[in-house]
Amino acid sequence: MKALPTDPAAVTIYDVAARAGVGIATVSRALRGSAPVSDATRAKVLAAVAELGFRPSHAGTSLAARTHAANGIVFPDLSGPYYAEVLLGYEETASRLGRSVLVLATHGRDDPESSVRDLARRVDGLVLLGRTVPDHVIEELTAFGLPVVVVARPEVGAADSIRADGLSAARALGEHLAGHGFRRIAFLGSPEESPDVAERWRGVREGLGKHGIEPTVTPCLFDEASGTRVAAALLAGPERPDALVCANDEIALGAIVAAEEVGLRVGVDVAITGWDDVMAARHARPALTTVRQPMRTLGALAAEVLDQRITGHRTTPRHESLATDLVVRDSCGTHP
Amino acid sequence: MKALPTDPAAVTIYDVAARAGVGIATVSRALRGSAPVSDATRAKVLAAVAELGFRPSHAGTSLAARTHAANGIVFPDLSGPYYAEVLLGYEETASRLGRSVLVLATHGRDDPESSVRDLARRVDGLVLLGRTVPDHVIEELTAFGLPVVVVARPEVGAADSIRADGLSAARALGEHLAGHGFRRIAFLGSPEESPDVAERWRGVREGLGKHGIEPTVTPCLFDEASGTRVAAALLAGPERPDALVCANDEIALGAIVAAEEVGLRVGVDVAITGWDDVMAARHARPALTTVRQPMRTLGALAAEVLDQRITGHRTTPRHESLATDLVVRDSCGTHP
DNA sequence: ATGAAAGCGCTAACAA
DNA sequence: TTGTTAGCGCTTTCAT
Repeated sequence: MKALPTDPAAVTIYDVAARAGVGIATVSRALRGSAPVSDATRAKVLAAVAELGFRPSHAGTSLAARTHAANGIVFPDLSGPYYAEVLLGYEETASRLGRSVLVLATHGRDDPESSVRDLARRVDGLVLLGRTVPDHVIEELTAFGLPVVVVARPEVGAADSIRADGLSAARALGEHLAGHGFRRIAFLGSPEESPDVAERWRGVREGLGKHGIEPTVTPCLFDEASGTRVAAALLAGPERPDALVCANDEIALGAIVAAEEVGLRVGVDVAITGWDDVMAARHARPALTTVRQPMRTLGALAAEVLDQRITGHRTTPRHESLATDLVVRDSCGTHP
Repeated sequence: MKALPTDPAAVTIYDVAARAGVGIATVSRALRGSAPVSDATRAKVLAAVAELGFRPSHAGTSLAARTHAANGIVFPDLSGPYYAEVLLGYEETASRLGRSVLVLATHGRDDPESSVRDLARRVDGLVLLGRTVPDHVIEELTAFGLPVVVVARPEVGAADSIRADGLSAARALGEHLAGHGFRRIAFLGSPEESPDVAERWRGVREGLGKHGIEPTVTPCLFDEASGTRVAAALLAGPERPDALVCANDEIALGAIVAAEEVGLRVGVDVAITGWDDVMAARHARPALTTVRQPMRTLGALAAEVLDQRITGHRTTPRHESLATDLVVRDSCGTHP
């Protein structure tokens, strides 16, 4: 069946050229502004484009111009409020810069490396969040000239990097707890599994160290159920901690549940803190003391930094660290 | 500069063919399985592919095969936990089906229609969430043969549709409140602005109607600040409502704040309910009575339904409605 | 300023 | 079973 002439997908640059009575090269020039075109000709071309409802084929453009007009972003996982905010900032800025956004979540995927490599073939640049692929893959990608920005992950190869500075907030949190008289501090999280957590753990330890306190660390996954389980074990143990410093808000919210179950008053009998300031942190009772990260800005900045590389406006690596804020609420209320 | 032979982006099907000592068509056949190839030849080709690190150019494939191997998804907005979950389910299923995912957020965009039309040129199918573009755009898109699935939006044109059935849950909610003795019910939300809200409003009214109760409705935006503001006005008014039925959880959480500010006990002096069951609903105190939607399933189903159309496995429209669950918690606790 | 024509990397007839 | 070749729709020299 022949496509209807009104089907925009069937209108090619040849149709426009014929209609305007010019060559296809002129249509291309008039549309992209890549070379001078007389005003009269341009007007004819634009008229034809409008009449025919012409929109350039993306594949054709991409093949000829060797560009994709698209950015990728790779998440370890898409659940939770954290990543949605990053994506929001990223998409907003990327599309303002004229680039489409392809998303990929590696979580639960059989072969993340291959997926990322495939994605790399259809974008002009890539943003990688956290621990999504091994370093050598990133080095490979950048070595072949693909612009890559890593977010919330240590610098690697020639890739740009953007992170939230958790160290100072973690130190402040440690000092705050020590200043309020908490002494037996337990950190819930797995520093060896994530550089982010490692940084938080280090900062908290340093902050407490100034007051001569040595916290303990207990491995914990990044979810509520794990938080409840680990906290319950800790609170039932021999040396009951008087403060639980959790690697993120989900763990902390789970810990609150555990504390309530054994009849402890959060903020009075035991302090509990989180990290991220998700919506639930504000609405929990007692409200959760936590650390706010500029997630949307993180995403937006990633899009900007990537664009500079893609357009060639910058060739030297850029490494940014954004400030975070300690948000003190009731869950770490004064010690009895 | 000549690209290094090790740069995978520079390896074409010609290089592979030369290396394997076969024609490019044979390489294509061996890789796609589109036609029989002898085992010996296939082995040679695969060896060459591995040695050269060949990966087909997406643009080339796309242009020649007239396919994109990509799906689009258009959100009104990406903030809030709701959309992240839908996207998660969508991405997971789409990529399992071998399709990349392009995201577009129309919120705060100057020209959503044009953005969606552009997106439509680089995907094989599109999922549209809620009120992102006018009906006529969808009709146009489907008329030209582009598979479209609308989610959380009334059926339109030839597009498939997927929704969560809010009506029965809303009725149940209305009956539940009436059964617990609440009489002066205020609905917070704007039915005329969203079909979803209209459905919830209708269901609540029907549920209450069975008990001879006529609720009021007050327009309200979908965010916490608006919820607080509108609820504060309502609670300070002459005929103070004894139950606030909110169009979503954000509004409800904002309303809880307003109630606390004027010294009302939520769940005792005033019932408050939400919609969506976001994480914060569970952790709020009192915990929020709300309605849970299968958001992840919504996204996954959208990907599946879309794929059926794209692959041509189905040509007749499909309209799905997923069940929702009323989740009763303490915020609507028994009336005094 | 403009047109003709040569690719971009791939798929799919068409031959052999 | 395989190779040859003609496009797919566009950008970009190269002439004019």
